[in-house]
Amino acid sequence: MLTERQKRILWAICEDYIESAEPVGSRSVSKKDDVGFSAATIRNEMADLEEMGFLEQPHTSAGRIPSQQGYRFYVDHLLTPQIWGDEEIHAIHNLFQKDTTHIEQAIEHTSELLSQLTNYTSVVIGPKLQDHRLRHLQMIPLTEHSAVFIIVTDLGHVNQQRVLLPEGMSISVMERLVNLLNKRLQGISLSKLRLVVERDLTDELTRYVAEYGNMIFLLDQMLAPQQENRIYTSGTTKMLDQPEFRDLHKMKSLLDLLDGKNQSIIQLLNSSPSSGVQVKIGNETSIEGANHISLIIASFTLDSESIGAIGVLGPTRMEYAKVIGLMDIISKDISKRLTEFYEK
Amino acid sequence: MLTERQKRILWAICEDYIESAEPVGSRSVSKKDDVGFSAATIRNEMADLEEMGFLEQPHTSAGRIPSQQGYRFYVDHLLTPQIWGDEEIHAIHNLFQKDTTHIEQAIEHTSELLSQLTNYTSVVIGPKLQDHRLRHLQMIPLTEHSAVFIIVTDLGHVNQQRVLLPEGMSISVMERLVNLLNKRLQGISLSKLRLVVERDLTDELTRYVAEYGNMIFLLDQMLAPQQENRIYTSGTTKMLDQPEFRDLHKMKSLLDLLDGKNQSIIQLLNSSPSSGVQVKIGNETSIEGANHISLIIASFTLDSESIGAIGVLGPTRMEYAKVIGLMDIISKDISKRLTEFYEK
DNA sequence: TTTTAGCACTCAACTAACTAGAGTGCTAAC
DNA sequence: GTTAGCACTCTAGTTAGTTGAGTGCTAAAA
Repeated sequence: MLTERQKRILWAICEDYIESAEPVGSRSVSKKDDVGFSAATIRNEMADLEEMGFLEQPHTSAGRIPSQQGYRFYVDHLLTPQIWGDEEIHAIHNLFQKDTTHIEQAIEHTSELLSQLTNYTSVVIGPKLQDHRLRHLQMIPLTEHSAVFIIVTDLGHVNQQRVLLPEGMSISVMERLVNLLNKRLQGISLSKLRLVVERDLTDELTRYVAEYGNMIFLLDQMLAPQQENRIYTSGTTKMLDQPEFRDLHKMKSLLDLLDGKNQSIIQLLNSSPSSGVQVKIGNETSIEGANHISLIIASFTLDSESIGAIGVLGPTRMEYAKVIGLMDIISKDISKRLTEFYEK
Repeated sequence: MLTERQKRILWAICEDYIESAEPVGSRSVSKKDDVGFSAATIRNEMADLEEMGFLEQPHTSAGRIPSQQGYRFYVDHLLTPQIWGDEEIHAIHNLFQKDTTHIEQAIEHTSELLSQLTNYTSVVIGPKLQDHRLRHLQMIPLTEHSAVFIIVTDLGHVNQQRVLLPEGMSISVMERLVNLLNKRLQGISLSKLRLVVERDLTDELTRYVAEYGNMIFLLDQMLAPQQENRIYTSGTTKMLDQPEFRDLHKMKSLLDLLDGKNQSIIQLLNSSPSSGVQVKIGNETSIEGANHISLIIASFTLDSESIGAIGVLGPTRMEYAKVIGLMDIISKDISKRLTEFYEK
């Protein structure tokens, strides 16, 4: 266990390094108001802290920087989340404006605001379509051979699907099919639609529609796996301002990470606990080669069920106190607004 | 006008520089098979070409590199577009697979393929929703106070709009309203919907709906300006491989350009002529600070009307011959497939 | 026993001087 | 008109030297 003095020193080093990005020497620690000891004393303590794994030395004659373990301790026990002012809270309240008609829009704004206020890269993942429940099905013929098939969910999301019509199936038969599905599939989550049809409705359907093959052909198209939930990124270039990403190679792997194809960030966001702010430091993110990256995540909820997450990506040397404070406010506020939005 | 020999020299310098990214000296030009003159002769010609503005010298004792004007001449008169092999053409044909249900999907794949085959960053802009024509309107109540309003267009695109229902307006009235709009607005382009309602339907509508204020409130929400057409970017990180973007500052402004908020690329894509491949070099892009960037664009069409564009972004020193050849094939192929797709 | 002052030592980062080499422009010969 | 030869220019890379921030250790002070 660390002594009070060691904690204070570790805290001072973290704060200093986070601000300056330069290894912190014993002298500058001892000059801090809160730490009333000489540089020599600090040096001894620093040597101990290094031995315990909380600090690192880039090279012999440099100052110390916090190790991953050091940041962990700082985040868990030493920092006090920043309290944000009225102005920022006001901006957050405005995310859901009166005329917000798509949640996607609000989510995108959230991402932008998050990046703007923190000066880091933000990542936001929206409600998972698969978990929505079916509200309404509709088929709208387009040409002789194609139609648009629309799925409206309980949360007001609309999913479109273009389908090819099987040869020789009359419009009226298809309409009957859709009507039946509409009656029987109400309230089923989208991910289970296909399953329920297969399990419970096959008999009934074959009674309506003679050509079984054609019907399956149509159903498969209509209820095809919906697109994955989109990820919103903002402020990608902010990373370039961080001295640790001056290196082109690191920069490139970071950009690749954000390029969308990579699923690891999405997985991390999806795995965030439904309440509170979670901090993943360095390889805790379990992203390969992400030793210099930290990710701070928080969920937002609807009826206390987690339906999405916001995240801020920065160097391990990021301003945890500031970001954690902000994420706490934002995630709670979004949850509140979402509930209002859907209750209206 | 340039002599044949000068053209051959300019050509050689362009090809060499595009491949090596190093200023080209007189010796390496004279060693090329096609150019049978000594280094000294080449030097004289190079001095002339520089005076005419086709070449530049980074510093006194370096070789020459093509100027913007030089590239322009190279693109317009010297290069021969690369003929692509069966393998690539096959990949292009596969962009529209049998199970393609969203055009967006095909567009995204196009963008990815373009970037993969060229090793540059690709930008693709899809059909402008505003130009689609109305096919079908539908209103689906969600809660007591809100509904989802769906617009289906002639190209099978579905647009959703969440609307707040005005207090005290009965569902049946609203249904009548929607029915009327459905009859009267068929075939009108989305951008003109609101206008047409105001101009031609106000009288008729007031006869149906007593509360004029509430109706306007509803209409404004339903026919609100649709979202801008999305831009698809692929291979952003490919730019990092180009030596001219080693510089962090240039890199940052480039990434900001691609970040989506910036409209200049969209404008350029929208302004591309409906047939043929167009090359914008350096400040011809009229993007501020884009002296080292070139953009190659081509439209794709539906019924010989331009409905979108593909673009490849690279350094001015990009492989024009390769990219131009590819874009020509792809844009034509997409147009063909799109027509097939919508005729089905 | 704990803390501090002093001092020798280390090492990255910067600077200046030097070198190598690629390429030029000019001149004179072919 | 073309080419060989040569002096000149300028960048990039290397080496050696200097500076300064910071450390670890020791011995004295509290």
